[in-house]
Amino acid sequence: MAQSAVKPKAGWQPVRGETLSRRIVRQIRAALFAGELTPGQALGSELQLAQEFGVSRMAMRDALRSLAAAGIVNIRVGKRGGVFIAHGDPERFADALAIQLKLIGVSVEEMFDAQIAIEVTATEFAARRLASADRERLHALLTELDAIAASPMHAETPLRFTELSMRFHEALVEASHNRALIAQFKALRFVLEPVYARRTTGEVARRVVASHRAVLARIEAGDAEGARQLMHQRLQVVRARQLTGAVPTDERDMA
Amino acid sequence: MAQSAVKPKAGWQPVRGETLSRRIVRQIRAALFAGELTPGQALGSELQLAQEFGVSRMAMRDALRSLAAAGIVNIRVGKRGGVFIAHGDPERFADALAIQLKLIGVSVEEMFDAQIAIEVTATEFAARRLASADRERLHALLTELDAIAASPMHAETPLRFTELSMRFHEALVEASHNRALIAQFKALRFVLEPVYARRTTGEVARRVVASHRAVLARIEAGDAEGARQLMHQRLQVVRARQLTGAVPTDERDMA
DNA sequence: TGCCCTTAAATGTAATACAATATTAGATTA
DNA sequence: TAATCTAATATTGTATTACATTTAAGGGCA
Repeated sequence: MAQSAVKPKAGWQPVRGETLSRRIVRQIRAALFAGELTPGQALGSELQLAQEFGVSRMAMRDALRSLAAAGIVNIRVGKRGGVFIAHGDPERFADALAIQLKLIGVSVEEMFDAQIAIEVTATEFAARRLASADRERLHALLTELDAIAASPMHAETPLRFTELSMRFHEALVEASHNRALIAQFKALRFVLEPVYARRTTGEVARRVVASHRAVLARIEAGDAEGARQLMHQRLQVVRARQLTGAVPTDERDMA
Repeated sequence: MAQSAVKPKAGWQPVRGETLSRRIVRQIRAALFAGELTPGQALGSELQLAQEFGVSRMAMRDALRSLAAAGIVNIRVGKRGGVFIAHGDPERFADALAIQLKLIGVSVEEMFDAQIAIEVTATEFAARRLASADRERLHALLTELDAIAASPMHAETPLRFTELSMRFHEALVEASHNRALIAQFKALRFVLEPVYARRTTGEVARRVVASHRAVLARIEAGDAEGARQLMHQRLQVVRARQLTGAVPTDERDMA
């Protein structure tokens, strides 16, 4: 056997039992969580790694496919190619959530409530930590939204408006400067946007813009608690409207 | 070539260009999101699928490794083995988040704030939807925690207490009956538990138990807003103590 | 200097063979 | 008859070899 002639170069343990690829995956995962691997770091080529682990190129490939799918490594082809520890990518995580939500069969209602959890807290943090770049970005999006809401509706207007509105929400969450919240919101957005895209009429659009503006005003005023409560109210109204088509009378037109 | 002699059985498209495995992955992902695949469904064996897609067993394996790592399929060995659409699994998703948080390098402070977002909202929902099974489970955990807090400290007591306390938090989130929140909390717990395990002394333990009891009392009373606010306060105190070792004087001993 | 061509290093794909594993069904035994 | 061992079989796991494809680096030439 070719690989038995080669001594392990790095500190990897030769594997046996279970399946080889799973053991390799576990070792590399463990090394990641132990802080022994940093994003961008090169691990070598398939063949090198296979020799270091003492397995065939096949088994190593299996392991690398799993690690790549989990977003732990990138694999590059060609000269200077090989295996590299990946950089973080919220999109990939959003993907994982979308898959699980689909397989578990989570309801739209549950998604809305999760959105409320993330976004209400993010709003509170945004009010405390708003940077000037955030403020500019949010105002720019608001201006764009205003223009769409004021102009006559075309066929593709609802889609465009929803997409822009979700970007406003996302910008707001980004203004919280909390990457854990940002990652989780991106995951939710991936699943929520198609739902929101349905019910956007001209009147709804104008109401949404007014709502966004009111929330932003309180954030800029540094009124964390007020911004939080307002966002909470607004999202519950939206949730109710999306789920039942109706709006609780005591919460109507709060913003 | 062996595979060109076989006609595609299902509606899969023969692949070409990009990489074969990636195209296969995309087709199966798309089929999942289009609702054409249901959990538990059998897709056939590696060889069958390879023939249906018109590729070698290798390429099919690459694709299946990726799909398995993404949690979309399970692969079983032996007679009656093969490829099956997986059932949802929050743990797998928690894993994905943990990996991304590690790669992105999210700070402990960000993690705490994300925990606050999820758990505060979950507490509110729990107060509205508490089932008797939830109540019993929470009380059982509380009793166990009480016993540990009252007894003298051993070397392994802090670990045990932290683990149990996190299970209380998790049970509380589960009482919200929102699977999106549950999945996200499990992801956070995976990363947070090691952090909490450090600073647990006897005095802290007794304070934590009292805090848990107070929150649970308001949940059982159906006081959603009160429970939410109390949980918010408590978590901010915990956050401050974990991050700085100190506690803001105006929030000390609130519960 | 700037472009193109060659070369080399790496993954992607294929085909084959055998090992390990798990299920099924049949034979054997109490 | 019922339980248990055993052999056959189907499927993934692993290994090996070979070639195709992709990508970057370097050298030659205008």
